[in-house]
Amino acid sequence: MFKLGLFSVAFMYFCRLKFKAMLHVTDIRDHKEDYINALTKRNFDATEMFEQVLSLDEKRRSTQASLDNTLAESNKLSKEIGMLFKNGEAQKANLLKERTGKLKEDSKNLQEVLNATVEELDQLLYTIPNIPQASVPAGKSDEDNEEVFRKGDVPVLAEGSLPHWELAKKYDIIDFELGTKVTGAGFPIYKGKGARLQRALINYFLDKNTAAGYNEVQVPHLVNEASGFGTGQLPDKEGQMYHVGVDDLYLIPTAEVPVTNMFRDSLLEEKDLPITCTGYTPCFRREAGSYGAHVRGLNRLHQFDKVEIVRIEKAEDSDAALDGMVEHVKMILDELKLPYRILRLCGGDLGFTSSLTYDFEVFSTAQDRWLEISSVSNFKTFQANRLKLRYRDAEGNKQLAHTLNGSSLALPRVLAGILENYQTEDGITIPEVLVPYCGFDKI
RNA sequence: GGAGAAAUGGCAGAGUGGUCGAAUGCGGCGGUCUUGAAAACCGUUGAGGGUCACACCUCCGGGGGUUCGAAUCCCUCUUUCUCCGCCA
Repeated sequence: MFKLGLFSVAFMYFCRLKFKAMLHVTDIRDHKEDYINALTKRNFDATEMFEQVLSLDEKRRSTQASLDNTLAESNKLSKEIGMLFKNGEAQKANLLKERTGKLKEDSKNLQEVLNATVEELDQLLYTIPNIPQASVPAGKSDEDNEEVFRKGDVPVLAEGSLPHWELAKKYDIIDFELGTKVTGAGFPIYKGKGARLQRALINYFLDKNTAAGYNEVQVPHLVNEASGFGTGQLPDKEGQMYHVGVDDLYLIPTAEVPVTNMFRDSLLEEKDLPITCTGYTPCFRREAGSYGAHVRGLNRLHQFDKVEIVRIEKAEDSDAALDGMVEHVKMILDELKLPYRILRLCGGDLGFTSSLTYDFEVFSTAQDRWLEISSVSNFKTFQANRLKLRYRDAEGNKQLAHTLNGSSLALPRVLAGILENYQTEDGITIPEVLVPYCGFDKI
């Protein structure tokens, strides 16, 4: 009951803001067959939905036309009435007034039909995910992701090597129990050199990003409802975000939300593009329903730190921009000398709003598994459409910008990777590039 | 938290019931003049929907109401500013 109410309130808000749903109707009309084919890679059959979208759009346009005509007539009459009163012909004017009554009723009815149609159309569009790009492999789950790059061999650690949560305890650098006492599970407390290493990583990442031309920003850690909708966290993933009820604000699950929403509802000039930002924020995720060994230690937390990169690009530049972001993250991981691989996500594993995503995974030697540390995506116009983020191109035409983002990087698993892969019998070695940031070279 | 004022086009700023999508200035764009530039002068310049293109419709912070007709009147919400209080 409560949940339903919240959802519908949220949905109404969504409609009121006139955010257009994600895919563009004209694009669906123009590329119907291609889109249907591409979506099969997600195991998503859009055939019927598209038919419905197009017929609803048809209905929307014809209703709008009737409404416009009714309003036009009513506007005309009002002007005539105005003139008549001015000329002192009150009687004639009153005669005309009678005719406006019916028009008023008509337009009210048409407006209702129109609203209902638009709402239905938006709601439908909202359930259709982004179109995967040509290079996205078909597939059902993460097992079908395509490994496109691997750095180095998977290291073999010496006998008696420990997983990071035991190292954390041994050297007293992360206290999970204490965090549980203060807040709850999934809110670790970093101590001493652990805290210092964490801060070093943040600074190191930000420095790398700004050196690559990204503009550093510090953004709010709470956002309003409109922002949640803008980047697509609301309403469907509402359960993933912490909600501060009294003030109706949400704790951000990623810096992407505040950073991208800075550009909501804006019309940029072509010369302003690309816009590139980087920002450090803590991230808050409820992640209900997780359990078992996979959530041990730093593997999955309710609060973690992340440095994000965001780009807003011209349509024709976004593919190259995504490649550039991948190269950038690679460079950082190379410097950290961590074993990692890059996956091109298959249709089944691709996020709802993404058209192409590369995941970076670092190898957790002690756990003998790969941990996701970065996800770099091109959303094409999918987010921009609902953000109303456009730019004026060289010909003066307004078009939707392309948005991209990626982590560079997510802290906890990088930290886990460092602890596990850099452990030695007499302590944990600090990666060389981090030593100046830490002020020590061993834990 | 208390009291007051305000919200109009990229910006500044008029407009208090009827050809107002909105004067004027600045800025932007195009042109004349100039070797070039500046100045001056002329023209042009909001967004969304709709159309082959027009027509036409919508938008003056958001929502609702009064009226034949609302930027203009009423209700409500939000935001900003000023003063007071509190505060890292």
